[in-house]
Amino acid sequence: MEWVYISDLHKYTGQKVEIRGWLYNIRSKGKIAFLQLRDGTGRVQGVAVKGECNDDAFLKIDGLKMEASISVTGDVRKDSRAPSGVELTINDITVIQNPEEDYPISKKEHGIDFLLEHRHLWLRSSRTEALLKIRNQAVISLRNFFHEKGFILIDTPILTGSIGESSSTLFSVKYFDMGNAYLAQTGQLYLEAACMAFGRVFNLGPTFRAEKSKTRRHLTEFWMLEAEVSFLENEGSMDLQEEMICSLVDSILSKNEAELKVLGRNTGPLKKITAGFPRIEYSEAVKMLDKLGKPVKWGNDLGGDEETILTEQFEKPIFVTNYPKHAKAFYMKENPENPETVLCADLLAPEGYGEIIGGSQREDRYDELISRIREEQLPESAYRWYLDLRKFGSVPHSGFGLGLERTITWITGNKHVREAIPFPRTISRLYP
RNA sequence: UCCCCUGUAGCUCAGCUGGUAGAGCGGGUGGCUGUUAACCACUAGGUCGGCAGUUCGAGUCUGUCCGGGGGAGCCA
Repeated sequence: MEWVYISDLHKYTGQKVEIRGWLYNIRSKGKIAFLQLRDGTGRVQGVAVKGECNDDAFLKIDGLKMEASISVTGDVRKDSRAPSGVELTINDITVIQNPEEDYPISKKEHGIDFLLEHRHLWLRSSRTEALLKIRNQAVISLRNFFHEKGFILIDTPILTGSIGESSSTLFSVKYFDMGNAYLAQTGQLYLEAACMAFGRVFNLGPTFRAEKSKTRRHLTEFWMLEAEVSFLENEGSMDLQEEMICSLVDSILSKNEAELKVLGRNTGPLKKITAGFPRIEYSEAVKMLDKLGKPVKWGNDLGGDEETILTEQFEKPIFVTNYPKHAKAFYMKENPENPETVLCADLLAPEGYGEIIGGSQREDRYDELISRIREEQLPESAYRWYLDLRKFGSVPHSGFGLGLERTITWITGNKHVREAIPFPRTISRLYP
């Protein structure tokens, strides 16, 4: 008997096969029982009819608990009543392990605390499966995008000295007899070093922020895709980001139709994500917000509410550029046309999802950079190597970081970033 | 750190101006040959987050502590 995956079942209609998987629901009508099976590749209904199915097997069905692991043999059959188009007429059932306890996750709704406490089991649900399969595709798509363009993957360290964006809080760990090391909150500075060696580089890895943020947009551990390109100015960086986002959305739309359907995502807005994202200067955005009845004092950063109002004016993601210098990180290059601002761009996703990318042209002049480091009272010695990059063949360069979970949350139309990562880490959760 | 919401059965929740607890799902038993979160009948299951207070009487009001959620700040 050939063991096949559920996703391949349609190739075996009219044949007898074996399926190995888990029982996620049973509906029994006495002399006929419907077994809902999943194996990670898909879901299918097995139909066991008394008399047609092996008698011993039919008797076993009654004792099966939710999420029992079983192997089932039967005939693959086309059936218009089945959501996937095929069903399995069951001949025999082998029980691999039948739970003694009731499965904690029921078919009805659960609260988020309960679900997160059972994340190790929640992974099995169809929603989580869809979300994480989209995440998988997103990572493949992003990596392909950069590889096809000739970017070099540079994995940046996770254990670092005290370096990064000073404003955020760092997680610290004891590092032998060298005092504290910190979990990276960005790989950017290392990518800047790498782009002076390789020209165009990127990374994709975990980053850590010990911010006490409790919102639908924050995790303490999240994955970020960062890219850094030498001889690229801010405008060119936005071109690159735009192309990347369009390619990403395209790939999800074409490869994950089934998953988007499971999630109930209206794909209409996603289909409008094509090149030509509006680029709005910060000062212009402040004027727009004034007209829209949400005045912001020039110089203040834009908050979540402001971002939402701005994005609602457009169907595509928008870049908000050239923020006031003091609202942004020390490494951003001063805008030669207005020294009060820096050459940067945040990409705000539509439909109220807000910031998914933060990017900028980097300060490439030694004197300017060191004075910014001193202004911010950063530990100068930790930045010695970073300053070296401005001493030995400094060139204009730009880069950006894309929040993977935020991007997936937007594309899937989900409400919270914590479902876009297999095991979310939040301010109040380290288990499972 | 601050603001708002919340904690009642295994789960999701209801419980009005205070009068000592209820539903659906899940569990158990029985029924059903096409179910799609199946359905029908019966059934078991609770120190109402902890502590203190007001009151004849507290799930309900007050204080406090603890847990959880959302948001601000900060950021992707």
